[in-house]
Amino acid sequence: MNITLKNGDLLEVSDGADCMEAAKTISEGLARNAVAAKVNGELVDLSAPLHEGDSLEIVTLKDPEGLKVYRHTCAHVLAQAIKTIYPTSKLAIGPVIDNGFYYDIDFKTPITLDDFSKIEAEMKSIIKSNLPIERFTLPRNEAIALMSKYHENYKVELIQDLPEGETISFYKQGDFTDLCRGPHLPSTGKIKAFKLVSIAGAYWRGDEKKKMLTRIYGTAFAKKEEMDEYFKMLEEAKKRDHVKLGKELKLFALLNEGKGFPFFLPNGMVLKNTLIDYWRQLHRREGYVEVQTPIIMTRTLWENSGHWDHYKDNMYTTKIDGEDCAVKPMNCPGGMLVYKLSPHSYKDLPIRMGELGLVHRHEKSGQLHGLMRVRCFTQDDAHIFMLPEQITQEIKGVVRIIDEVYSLFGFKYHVELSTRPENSMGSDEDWENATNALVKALDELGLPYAVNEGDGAFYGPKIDFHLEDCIGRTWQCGTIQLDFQMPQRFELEYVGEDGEKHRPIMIHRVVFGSIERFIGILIEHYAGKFPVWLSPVQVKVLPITDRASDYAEQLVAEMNAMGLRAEADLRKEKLGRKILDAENEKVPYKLVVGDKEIEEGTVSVRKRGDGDVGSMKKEDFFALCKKQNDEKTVF
RNA sequence: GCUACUGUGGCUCAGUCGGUAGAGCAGCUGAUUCGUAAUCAGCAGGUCGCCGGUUCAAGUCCGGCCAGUAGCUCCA
Repeated sequence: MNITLKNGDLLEVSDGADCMEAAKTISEGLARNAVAAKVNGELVDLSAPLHEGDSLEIVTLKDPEGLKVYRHTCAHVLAQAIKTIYPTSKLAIGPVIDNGFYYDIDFKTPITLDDFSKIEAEMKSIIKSNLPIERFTLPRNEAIALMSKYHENYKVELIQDLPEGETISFYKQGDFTDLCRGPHLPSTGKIKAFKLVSIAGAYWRGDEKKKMLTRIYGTAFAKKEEMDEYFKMLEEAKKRDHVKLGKELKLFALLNEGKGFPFFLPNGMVLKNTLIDYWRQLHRREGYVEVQTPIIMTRTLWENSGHWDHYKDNMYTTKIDGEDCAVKPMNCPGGMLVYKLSPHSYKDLPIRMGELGLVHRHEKSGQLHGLMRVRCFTQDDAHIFMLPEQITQEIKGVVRIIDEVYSLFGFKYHVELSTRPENSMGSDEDWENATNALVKALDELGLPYAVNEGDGAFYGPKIDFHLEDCIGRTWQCGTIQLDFQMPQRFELEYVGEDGEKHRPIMIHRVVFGSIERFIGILIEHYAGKFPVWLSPVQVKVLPITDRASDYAEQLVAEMNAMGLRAEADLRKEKLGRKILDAENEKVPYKLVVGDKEIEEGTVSVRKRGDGDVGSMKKEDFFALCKKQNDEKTVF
């Protein structure tokens, strides 16, 4: 019979042949490297049968999908090893993730990292036995019976939740059988390099109220060298960890005395203030005004906004003169009050009202993480009040700003649309209108996005912008939230062309998101080597002997007068030491000055990363540095 | 909050079988004025995260708490 290959060629195979035989017909080499196949676009086992006219693609370890199959089989090997060593343990789920796989297991007595070597040894022996992996399917009741027989109650629950009529497939290797959609490798011997990585707790079905299982993370690669490479890369990434660099570069401190409340040190404040200056400049250009609303406001306000009902667990409360108050976890209610202060005409809209608001949220202790997740942070917030017909235009405007800012830093980002959560307020109609408005703006911009069902704010759906940290975790930074609720609750109004009162539409939006988090991402992104405009110290002047101290101080004074950040290292140390220290501080420019430079009015320039780049007239260097500072170029 | 791991001078780390704490860097003092990635010498600095228990004796063993890290849940 004939089947079509991916490249369009026809391949003739015997009747009843499977994918593996087809692979062998193409080439022995391909068959050896094959891990799965795609028949008519569907990923299947190599043992899957072929039919006249099928289109076929052989999947190898070089394909991302092939690597996933490989890792999935490795997860099964892990499960088999666990069941061999701990027969009373119960299996939950074992999927493939970005850099490996995990398996959630309910152990009778919890295991620890020390048990890994034992488990890995058992896995190796399973791999060495090269057990063939066979797929079979069962009708629902027999599938349940089989898993019940093995006392796998989590599997039984999974099967019960599968839709009626779905084929229930199992994979068997040796005497181990697991419920699985597949596909899998033809045999366990194909696995060449794997490692168990870590152990963590994970709730059954991701539900905090359900039992916590033990999750074992592992990874697997086609070759040992690739795996070594991966772990080396992780080690490198750890060197850019923002908590580590924040300490080394004296940017911020995290102290026991303020759990989740970071201390900003002088260098960190330069970074923060520089970002804020840039933000103000940008928003002035974009037609924003700026306000500041109080940090503590009365309970009645928070009841009115809905936060008291929907967000109280995350709020810090206090009493002032006997009256209940709360520290703001969000800026919006304050913004609403500012809007209400005076009557508005349709001619005034849109009003773009920015606020660098310091908010406090009581996050669960286990979730705090450096500057990325704190209990007190500055949001570069803004509320835009507008006419219904301005929605798309305004959302597009915000997306443009976010893109401009992220591009300046060279960030790649991805966009998600988050829809109505369970604990939310407002009518179905409002939610639908709001969600549609966001979708329309995204579609008109042609911006690709993923949908995050049920992840919206309690008052409205949102568009989220996510940035990556150094080990690939993503953090939400920018967000645009459409809100029909606050304007209603606060009875916001404007007078329309018709002389009648109307309700404005409002969006909340942030660009950096949290300035603290954004700084965390920036530190990792640049590995502490900030561009000139962000560097806490931009230029360090290094006099060779103390005969050059006066000249060094004069240079510093001149640069500081130009709005640059310069310092002189007047210590009685040798030049090499001063260079080393300045390099460790990741200062972009070092100016070496001695008798020669004093006489000529020059500076000998060292550029971070490039070493000595020769000498130049001091005025020329000032101009260069000033230009890089003002234009926010990378160097 | 949950699971696992970690917690020794400002920083990075050593500390064996339980016997009463050690190094490098940073700091201070003195000397050195030395042209492109660590000058030399000396001094000082620690209730070993906190509390309790076992023991003749605890940094080391046990329990509780606090903080951090990885993940879960939650979220900017």
